Order: sequence, then structure tokens, then C-alpha cells
Amino acid sequence: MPAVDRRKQVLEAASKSFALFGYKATTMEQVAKIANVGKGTIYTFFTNKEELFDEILQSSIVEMRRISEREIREDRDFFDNLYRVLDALLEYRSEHELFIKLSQELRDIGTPMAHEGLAKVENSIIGYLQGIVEHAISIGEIKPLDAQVVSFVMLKLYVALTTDFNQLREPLDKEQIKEYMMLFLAEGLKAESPGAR
Amino acid sequence: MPAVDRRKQVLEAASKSFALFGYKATTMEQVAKIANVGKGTIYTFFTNKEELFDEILQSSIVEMRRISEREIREDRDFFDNLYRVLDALLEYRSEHELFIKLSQELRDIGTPMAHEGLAKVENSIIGYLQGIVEHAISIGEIKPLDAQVVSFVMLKLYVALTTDFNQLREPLDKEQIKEYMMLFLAEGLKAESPGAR
DNA sequence: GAATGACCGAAAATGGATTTTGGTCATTTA
DNA sequence: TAAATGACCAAAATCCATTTTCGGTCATTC
Repeated sequence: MPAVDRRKQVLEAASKSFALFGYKATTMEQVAKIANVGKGTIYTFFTNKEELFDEILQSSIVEMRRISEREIREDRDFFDNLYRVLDALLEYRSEHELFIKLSQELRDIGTPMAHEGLAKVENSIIGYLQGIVEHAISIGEIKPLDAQVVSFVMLKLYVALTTDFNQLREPLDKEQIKEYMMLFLAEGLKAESPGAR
Repeated sequence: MPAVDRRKQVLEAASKSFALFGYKATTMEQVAKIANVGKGTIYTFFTNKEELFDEILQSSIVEMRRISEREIREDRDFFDNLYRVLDALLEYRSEHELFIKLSQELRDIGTPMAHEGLAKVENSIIGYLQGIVEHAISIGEIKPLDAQVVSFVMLKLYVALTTDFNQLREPLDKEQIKEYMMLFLAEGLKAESPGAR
């Protein structure tokens, strides 16, 4: 084992740079400089910029899944678990600039890799949610529906409330977002008919 | 009244051109040519290209509202009415190229006027829905919530199912879209607890 | 043999010449 | 003489040749 783990140095430097400047504006030269490493060294660990980016993205995805997973408790119901998972993802997102920066980059200059990366994250979240949804369906906790559609809608709803809505009015706070999420997904809007309960 | 209504000629020509080529790629010269009118004539009716575009957009918005309004029946419940309104909007959209073209233009080259125009349409739809929602709340038909948030989510859900979803899988058909809309908005996902009914 | 940075070609940024286009207005037309 | 027009203008968009930047390589160094 070497005195300094250069691979790790590179990963950390790249991670910082992608989060700070986005995909396009981080140059391999700059990553090398931040990592205190020659440019060539990067290429002994990663075949190209794309793969370096992908590795960072993957580890973010793994981290998000890990964070989500530890919120799941078998003894709580689906909606309670969902509530916690979404909260954790919300938290993670607010702490990690990478995704915010990539969204911005996609909007402003349409970098294809930013688009691809965000799509990858989105798909992996949907895939993860899909598993949860399928399980909830199998034990009859929620209605038997297409799990992919449900997961997709759940994510879109989440993004609509946390992000898209901010262009219309001042942002909703965390508590409100949770309430609306649960309301739309679990109970629906219909007023309980008087005396029905 | 003149033998030919030049203002109408211009409007129709511009309407065709915007729908066919989008905002940026329709030139005033071309509108004039299609309308069989001198370029200067356009400016006797409209102060500039932007206003011409806006007039066409406004009449589309008015038309959409008219179409929506005739689907509303006081004797039907909120969700039934919502179902019909969304169906009518779906229908309208599939018949009118303008909005599809503008979305495409926004995505491909980011024309600011396309963005502004689509936002205007979106806001006017939300505003219209908001009225319906407020009414439903006032008569206790749905839960007392922020009507703007509810309207916003309703529209986002609709767009997610009709448009965004198509990038993930083959499009849902009309019937499925309606079912999911009603399910998420009205009833929620929660399985009816056995014997609750 | 691991690390490096000078080097290479491809791709992107730059900027200035050229073309297009929104908008005007003197002239024409009915 | 009021409405219609298209030549005309300035500004914006486009093109294109030149320069610069950047991802990736590899001979040299440590």
C-alpha cells in the first residue's frame, strides 16, 4: 500500500470539482492540480473523464441507496417508510451540490453528460422505489398497480414540490412538502364523507 | 368593412407559421407572404412580432378555457368534472401543433419567447384549475388545502403521465392516464383495509 | 514500475465579415 | 386620402477562418 492513496486523492478532487463547476467546466488538468497529482496519473486509474464522472455518480447513487435503506423498517407501514426515505433524500440533496450544479448546467448549456448523469440517478431512484412499491403491493398494503408508474409519479411529485414549485411561489418548507407528498400519495384529496368513519 | 379582412388573414397566417415552424423560425416576411399581404400591413394591426404571437397564444388560452368550461357540470362531483376537463385538454393538445412545436423549440434551442409563452399557458391553466379547486373546497368536496399547490400538482401530474413518462416507457393510453390521475388525486394509493367499507 | 508533464489532434472558443430579419416610412394604389 | 406596400435601415444572427483549450498519450524521470 502506497504512502498516499492517489486514486482516492483523484476521486476526492474530481468530486469537489464536479460539484463546484459542473461537468464541462472541470478540466482534467484542474482535477490533477487539486489532487496534487500529474495529469497522466489520473489515466492510470480511470480510462477517461466520462468514467471518472461515472464512478463519482455511482458512489453518490450507492450512498443515496444506503441512506434510504437505513430508513426502512419492516415494522412500519409503507407510507411511514416512504415519508422517511423521501426526507432522507431531501436532506441528502440539500447537502450535496453535485446534483444541483448538474441541473443548472443542463438548463443553462445543456451538457449531454449532465443530462445523462441526472437521468441515471433518476432511473436508479425509480428502480429503488420500484422495489419498495412492489413489496408494499405484494403484502396488500397498497393497491395493485404498475409499480414503475407509481414510482415514477412519486419521484415526479417530489421534484415538483421541491423544485418546480419554486418558480411559481416562494419554496414550501420541508414539513409542508412532506404533508403534501403523503396527502397525494396515501389519502387522496377527497374529503372524508361526513360520518363515513 | 373591407372586402377581405386583412387582420384575420394575418392572424391565420401567423397561426399556421408559428405552429409549423415555431417562434424563432417564423419571419414577419413569411407571415406576410402566407397572408398575401405586404409586410408593413402587419404592423398596422400589431405593434410587433411579440404582440402578434401573444394574440395567438391568448386566443388559444381562451379556447382552452372555453373547452374546459363546457365540460363542467354543477351536478357532477369535482373529480368527475376534473376527469372531463383533463380529457378535453388532452384532446385539444393532441390536435394543436403549436404547443408541441414550442416545447420542442424550447428544448432544442431554448427560445426565450417559447419559454415565456408556454409558462403563460401553464399559469393560465393553473389559474383556471385554481378556481375549480377553490369551489370544490368551499363546498367541502375536497380537503381544505392551498388551492394553488393542488392545482400545480394536478397539472404536473398530468404532464408527467402524458409527456415525461414517454421517455421511460411506451406511452400510456388515454384510459390509463385518466385512471392514474383519478387514483392519485382522489383516492390515494392506500389499499382499502379489509372490511372497512 | 509508477508518476509525470510536454506534446498532439480534435474540438471548442473567439471575433470579425456577411447575411438575415424585425421594424419604419416615403411612395403608391384604389 | 386613407390604406397598403416593399425598399430600406439598424441590430441581431450566422458563418467561417483563426486561435485557444482540453482530453488523452507516451517518452522521460524519479
